[in-house]
Amino acid sequence: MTTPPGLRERKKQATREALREAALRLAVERGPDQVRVEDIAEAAGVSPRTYNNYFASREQAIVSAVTADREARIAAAVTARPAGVRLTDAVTQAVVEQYTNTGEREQQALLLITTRTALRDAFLDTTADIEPPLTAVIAERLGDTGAQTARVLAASVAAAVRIALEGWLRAAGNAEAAEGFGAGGLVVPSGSLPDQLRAAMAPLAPAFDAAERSTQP
Amino acid sequence: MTTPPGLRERKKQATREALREAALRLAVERGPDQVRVEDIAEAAGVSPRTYNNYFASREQAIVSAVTADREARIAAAVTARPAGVRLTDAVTQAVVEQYTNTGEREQQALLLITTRTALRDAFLDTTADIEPPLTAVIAERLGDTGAQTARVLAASVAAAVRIALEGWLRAAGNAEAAEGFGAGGLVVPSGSLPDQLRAAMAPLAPAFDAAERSTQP
DNA sequence: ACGTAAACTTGCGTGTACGCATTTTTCCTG
DNA sequence: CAGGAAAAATGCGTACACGCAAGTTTACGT
Repeated sequence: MTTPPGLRERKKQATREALREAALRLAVERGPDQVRVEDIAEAAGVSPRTYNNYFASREQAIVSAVTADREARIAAAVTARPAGVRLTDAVTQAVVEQYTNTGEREQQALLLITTRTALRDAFLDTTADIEPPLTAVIAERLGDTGAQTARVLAASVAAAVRIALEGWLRAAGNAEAAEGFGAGGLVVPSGSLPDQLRAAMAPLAPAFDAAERSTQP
Repeated sequence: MTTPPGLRERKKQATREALREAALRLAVERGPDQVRVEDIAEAAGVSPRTYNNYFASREQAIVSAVTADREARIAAAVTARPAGVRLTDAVTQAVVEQYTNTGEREQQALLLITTRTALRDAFLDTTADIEPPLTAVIAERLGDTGAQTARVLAASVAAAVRIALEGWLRAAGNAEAAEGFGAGGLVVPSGSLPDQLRAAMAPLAPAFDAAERSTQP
């Protein structure tokens, strides 16, 4: 199915990885605001023009060092679940798993991201990337008649994940708001990231169940 | 509740409207690619710097001439439905209504938008704008305990609308694909805009019903 | 009515985004 | 193993995005 990637593709990925690496390292070293595209390009050994062939903005390179190939991993995690589990659970578990199994280095980068609005926005934008692969795996479970449904559900998941991350970033950003109110805690979860993700996914469960039911009566 | 808007606010809206108008007119006159921000600003009687205080990109001004205050109209249309109807139906009807009740001028602008990828993207991006007002009206119907659910549902609606518009734009863009296949029509609706919107909203109905049910047993 | 604070506009400077044309590298086929 | 096609990198030029520091207008309290 997949021919071993040629030198062309490997070099491309190497360049992308070098840009990621350079962007994150420089951002950590001197602070996110003291890094220009020109610096990143130079550190990665390419021209600034080439940088923009890989990343559309300065922030994307930094953020992509954290997100890497999260989309593919989420899709793989969904298909890895046994066929018996509810689709809703499979997707939720896969999302939680891939957003929390984070390494040392990624944790540090996340902390950096929370400090700048532009970086937070770029990070939140990456949630949209999970939509295409999710659409594919959901469509596979729903059969060909549910293609449109799969697209809508995948997009809804991406939206739910974004909302969860927003809430989590907000809580992480200003930790003083945690004690601001007294008993309003019922409204907003504001808990850990896995909790936020599960809470955001929950409202979509009935839609998943209905879609799954309509294919296997 | 609302104090009559002062001179300040009225002038602001006038400037915004002038920029919209100028952007659309110039785009129609000379073609979308032959219009620079400087031209739009000049035609509207402001500096280019001021233009960017209102619109973040060149395309936004053109697109906003079509979308205007669609977000507010959709939210109002939802609350205008009698309290008896299902929330899902209220939202769907409101969305369909506001995206199809289009005037002469807007129709022409839409045609223009379909001709350029950058404009189509900017147009699709505007679907995200309906999310905050939709969140508010849905939250009102669900009560205070469903705040998070309201956010997820509103975001899902925005995503569904975006998918519907993508499908419609694709169909409108290359009309030759309509006869490309024979009986594959079961998979992709590819019909009129109202049909696309209703089809995209349908998978979310169970989620809306469940949310509504959990508040009024 | 006046003065002050807040909001808006503007000019300027820097950094980024991207189209186009050219050069370099990789790939494939005879 | 050539040699040409395809893809990528690069240089260059232009236009856009935006922070900052004025200057200008509106709003509001005394």
